[in-house]
Amino acid sequence: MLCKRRFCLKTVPNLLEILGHTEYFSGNRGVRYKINYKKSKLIRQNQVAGSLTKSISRVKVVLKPITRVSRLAFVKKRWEEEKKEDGVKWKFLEHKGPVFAPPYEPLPKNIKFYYNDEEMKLSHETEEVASFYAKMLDHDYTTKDAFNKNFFHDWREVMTDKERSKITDLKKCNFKQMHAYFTDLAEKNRNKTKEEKQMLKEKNEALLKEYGFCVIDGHKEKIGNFKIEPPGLFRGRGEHPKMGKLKRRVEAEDIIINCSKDSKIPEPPPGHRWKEVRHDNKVTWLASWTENVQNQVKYIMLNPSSKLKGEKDWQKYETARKLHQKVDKIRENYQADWKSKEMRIRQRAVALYFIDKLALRAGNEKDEDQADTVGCCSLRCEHIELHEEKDGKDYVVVFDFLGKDSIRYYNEVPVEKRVFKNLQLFMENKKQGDDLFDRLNTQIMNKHLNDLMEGLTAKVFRTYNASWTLQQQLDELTNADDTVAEKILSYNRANRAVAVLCNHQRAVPKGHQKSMEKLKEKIDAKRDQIKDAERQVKDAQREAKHGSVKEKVAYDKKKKQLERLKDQLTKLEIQETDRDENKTIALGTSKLNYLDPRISVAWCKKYEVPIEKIYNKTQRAKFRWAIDMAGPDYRFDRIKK
DNA sequence: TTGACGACTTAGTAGCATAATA
DNA sequence: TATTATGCTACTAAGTCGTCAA
Repeated sequence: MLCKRRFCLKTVPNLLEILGHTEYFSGNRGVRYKINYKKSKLIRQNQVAGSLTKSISRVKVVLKPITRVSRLAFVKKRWEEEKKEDGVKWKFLEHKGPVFAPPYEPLPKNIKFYYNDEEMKLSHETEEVASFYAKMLDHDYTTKDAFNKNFFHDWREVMTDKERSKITDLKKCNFKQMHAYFTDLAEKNRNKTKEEKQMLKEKNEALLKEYGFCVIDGHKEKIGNFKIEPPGLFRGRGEHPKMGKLKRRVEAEDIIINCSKDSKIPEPPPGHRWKEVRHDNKVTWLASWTENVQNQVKYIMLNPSSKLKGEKDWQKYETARKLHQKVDKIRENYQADWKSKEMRIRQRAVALYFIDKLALRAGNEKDEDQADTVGCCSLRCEHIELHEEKDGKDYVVVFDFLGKDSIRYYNEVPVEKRVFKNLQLFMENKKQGDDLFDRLNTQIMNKHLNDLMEGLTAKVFRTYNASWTLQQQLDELTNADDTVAEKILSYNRANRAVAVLCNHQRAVPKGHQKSMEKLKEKIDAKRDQIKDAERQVKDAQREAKHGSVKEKVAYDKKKKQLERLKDQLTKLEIQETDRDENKTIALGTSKLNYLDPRISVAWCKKYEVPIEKIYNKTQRAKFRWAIDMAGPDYRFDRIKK
């Protein structure tokens, strides 16, 4: 049905957003609207939003809610229509370049650095690097030898000759005043007045407005990280041999700008020039530089809400769904390979079994100058233990290794006898430090996987198993008669099952125990209230039996109050369970990277749970495509022919 | 075949903003 | 209204995987 209404700016808050780059927007209650502009001269001239703000309230629009079917068709059609030739990512790209880190502000004169108990005035750059260390004095990093050694080495490199000859021992450096100064500064920043905070906010918003967006093929899109990383000390995770090294300041001269030839080229800061301006439309980045600690290229890229990223995300889940069609065959295949005559094939088959069953990462080889972490293909003999029998289970493999970000993976897994025997074979005549799969690496694995299915790589299994688990867990845990709060608990539990599978951990939040105790107190108090209310209901019932209308009304009131209290108690109990189960598990990573969002969208629609309860604003922006595409019947494990 | 490199995704956390509570 | 708890965002490190050259 066509609903014709005249909208002013107030009723269409994000109308601004649509001008110049899209004709679709979301209205109330998550409904997507298609907009037909009625003789809008402004739009036909295709002017940019900024210059039109004053006239917007006069724009007449006809809004037509898009049905689910046409929404799906629309998203797909739009992506089809704008398909580019192979490898081409855009035809037009314009942006304003990155924002550089603010310059270093020297310390006030009264803040002193002492060496060997003697006051010492440091040169500008030496002081700046010292300040990086001083700020971290409270941090665990500064207790680590590697951190201190690397910092001191790099710090000495920026010193003047005079400073270098004098400062020869980090232990004799006293950064305490500097540290106190920065702590104090942070405190002052926190206690800024409302007005000061507002001013700062406006300043940031202005910066975002100017540098935070780009125009790509006629659409205005948000940039993910438009600020250049400021200088500081490298914070590698785990036992990273380079921790504490100086991450130097990045200047325009380090930056490569990528944009269209026919776009307005961004201006470098005054007195500077870009390292290079290139026009490579086969990549998606807007700017890049090489950082000095690990010599890696860093990029300025689009926000996950952008069309380009969204499309890629969609493709990722489509590949995972394709795997679902083939996975039975692939499993049969690798199980047969456990018996192969060739060692390399047996190793490949056992490794693939782990990747599939345990959602292990591929495990590329790493350099010596990185933290010692492993994935499946790079497992070493010391990372597994074999037990013919453990805790009443046969053929148990105990995995214990550090994975990505030096997060420990510990798992006791009963496996098939043949897998177990193969592992014994692989470990024969090997010692600690030797590769478990010495005839295998990720290239070999991925080459094999690509032969089995186009586009198949090791990481597709993680996506596939994560999404499949979510779908299966939601089927199992959701009860249509539950309250919204109970349904959300089920959703979180399904999400948690995935996070456990993928080993997504987090540090126990600060004050977790305290907050749990408080919650328990609240629950006890609520129980007392309920007991009290129950007594009151009983009394009221007795009085109502022989009393007048007034007593009956009072009885009803008491009953309702009791119901309300019981509801509140259930909610608190749910919160308690949820929070405790979540103590060391991070749900965000799987939600953002592994779970086909259409499963969640469909679940919300099917069980009438508002999407806002599952995805926050940023997540909704990232998964816009899925919210548009999926109806209540969408299934990850079913592809319509 | 191997290693280096480039491009992109996946990852946990610090610190800020906002909501809840006292 | 001040304080505390919680949620969100920005940040940037650390993976994966494809390509290219030696």
